[in-house]
Amino acid sequence: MSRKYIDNPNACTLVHTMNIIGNKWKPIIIYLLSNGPMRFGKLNALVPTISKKVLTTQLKELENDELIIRKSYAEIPPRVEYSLSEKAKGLLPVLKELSQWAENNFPEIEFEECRIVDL
Amino acid sequence: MSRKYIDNPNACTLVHTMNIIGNKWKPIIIYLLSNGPMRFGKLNALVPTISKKVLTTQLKELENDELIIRKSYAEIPPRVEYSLSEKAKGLLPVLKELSQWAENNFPEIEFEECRIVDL
DNA sequence: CTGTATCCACAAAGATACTG
DNA sequence: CAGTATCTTTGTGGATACAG
Repeated sequence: MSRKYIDNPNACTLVHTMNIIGNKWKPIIIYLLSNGPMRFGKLNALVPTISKKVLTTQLKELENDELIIRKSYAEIPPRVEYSLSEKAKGLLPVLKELSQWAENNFPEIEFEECRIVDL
Repeated sequence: MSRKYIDNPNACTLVHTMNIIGNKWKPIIIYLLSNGPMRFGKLNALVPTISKKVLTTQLKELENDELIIRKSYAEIPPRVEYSLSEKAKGLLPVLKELSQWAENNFPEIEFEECRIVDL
């Protein structure tokens, strides 16, 4: 999402939030990381329809916005772990509410499409 | 945003929410309408960088998702008013929190870019 | 294992002109 | 005034191959 601002300061911060988390994959990534640190490969496996390139991009943007922390271990084979920052943790309750809102207002969503997997 | 679901029911509803409001213009439109009904031209004027075509699309999608109500008056010249549905009103507090979160965590945003206008 | 590098497809956004 | 129609541009996501 390109970053543009408009005519109202309240809406402005909202646009900023959406710029940061309002896309296809980021809420998912944040949600998955809310259970604790996770490796690149695991994230890639849990979001089966995302490509490595896109996942990399999303993680990098989230890191730039300081929502996630990337920790790289100097091992062979390489190991990289991603975890949530404090900023991101402050966002979790709000995301929960958004989720709740959708559940209350769109009961017709076909949740069968969401397969439950072990984290 | 295309509508896809992934491996977790909680994240799933979140994705749904983002599908509905997580794009460039919709939060703004919702925010502007939170002050009461507004006409097409007014919305277009308050979001100066949006084209009429895009605004039309966004309004139509919001209407399909039952977040806004479109009321057309049989007058010449035509008058169309958009207002928030109850569903959307339930979302307002959460949007407020999102806004608040951004304000707390990203004080570096240049709010000068947001010109304040009268609604 | 954790990425990059390329190239491609498609959808969304923007510009402009036109209409009932 | 409130849109449509059309065309162009941009951006995001996806497939695949390759690298450290």
